[in-house]
Amino acid sequence: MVLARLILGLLCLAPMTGYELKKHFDSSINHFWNADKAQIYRTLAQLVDKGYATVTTVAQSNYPDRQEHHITDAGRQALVGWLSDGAAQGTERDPFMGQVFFAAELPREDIDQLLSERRVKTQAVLDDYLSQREGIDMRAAADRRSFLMAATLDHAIRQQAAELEWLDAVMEHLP
Amino acid sequence: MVLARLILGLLCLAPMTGYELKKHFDSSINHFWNADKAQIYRTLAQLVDKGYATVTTVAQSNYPDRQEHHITDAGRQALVGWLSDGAAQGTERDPFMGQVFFAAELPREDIDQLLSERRVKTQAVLDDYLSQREGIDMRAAADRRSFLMAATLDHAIRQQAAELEWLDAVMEHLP
DNA sequence: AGTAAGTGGGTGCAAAATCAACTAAATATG
DNA sequence: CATATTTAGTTGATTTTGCACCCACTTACT
Repeated sequence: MVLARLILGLLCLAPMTGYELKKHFDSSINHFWNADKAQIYRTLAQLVDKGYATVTTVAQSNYPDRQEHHITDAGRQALVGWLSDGAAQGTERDPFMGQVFFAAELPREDIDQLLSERRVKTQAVLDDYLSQREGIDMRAAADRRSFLMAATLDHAIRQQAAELEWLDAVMEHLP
Repeated sequence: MVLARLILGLLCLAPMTGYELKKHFDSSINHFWNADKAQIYRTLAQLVDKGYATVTTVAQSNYPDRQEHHITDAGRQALVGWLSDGAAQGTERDPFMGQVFFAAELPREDIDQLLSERRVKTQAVLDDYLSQREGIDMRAAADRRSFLMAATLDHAIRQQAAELEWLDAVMEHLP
């Protein structure tokens, strides 16, 4: 149900097609959520028949018709309701930590490899986030909306950086 | 399918019942994964009919019979296979970041409340992790297995600590 | 001219995860 | 004495997610 709220949030910024929503998920939302195309279209349909959004078909000259989804007042209310609702702090799930937890079953060199591979990937993710942040840095402090959006990216950056430090510590002290 | 591997990992440490597995998930695994009771029992059944585990019914005097699950060689192989497999770095999902991302829809005081409530919860989670770590600290450096298990807890601690810092920064600079 | 990539929208299916209840006996707590 | 909690496991229904396809048309690349 988080996905439904996130979509409402995006529709709150501007009316959009499922296709555009997917692009937003892949570009600006990817540091804290990801969503499958099919899931997006299905959730959109649900939002419409719950009355949280409406659809308008907009014809285009060259490209396919846009099924433009607009948030309704009920949708806006649902969004605000979710936003102020203390969200149960669901346990973060990290498959990689599962691997580390049981990695003692592996020979030493495989453990080292597991960790250093992860380090490379984490660094790559961090670099990606850092380059994303470059495009917004200046104007971020300006209005509250941009500030908060940028803040979530900063969070992701801090998390990745903390993981790098942790990886280095583990690799150094592993008996 | 991460759950299946995690269960295999635990069965690799000792034969166990579904009930005991659930307790392990709630106590020592909770900082990076959580699992529903029903899901554990169903996954156990799958493991058995894939040949990754076997069941032995052990009668007890006062309590219900134990369905003790033992890992097989095939199971151990499957576990090791997963452990050394570079696991696709699935995007971490964090509903709270979704709330922050769209929090500008809320009045200022509600945003402050959202953040400070989160701060309290994060601090509580951190304290829980810190107290968990106290029980293992000394012997952790000893063998590799304990070290790695403790390391995942350290990771969670670092993540929570980083989040606290981030929350403070956001609360301080929010326009 | 042919092939890829982009725009836009879907369907079908299976696995994974969640919620809620239900059984049943023992032991601990008030 | 009554009520919770612990031990142990199970069932059903529903949701969420992921993967793999499919359509049709347009623009860009080579």
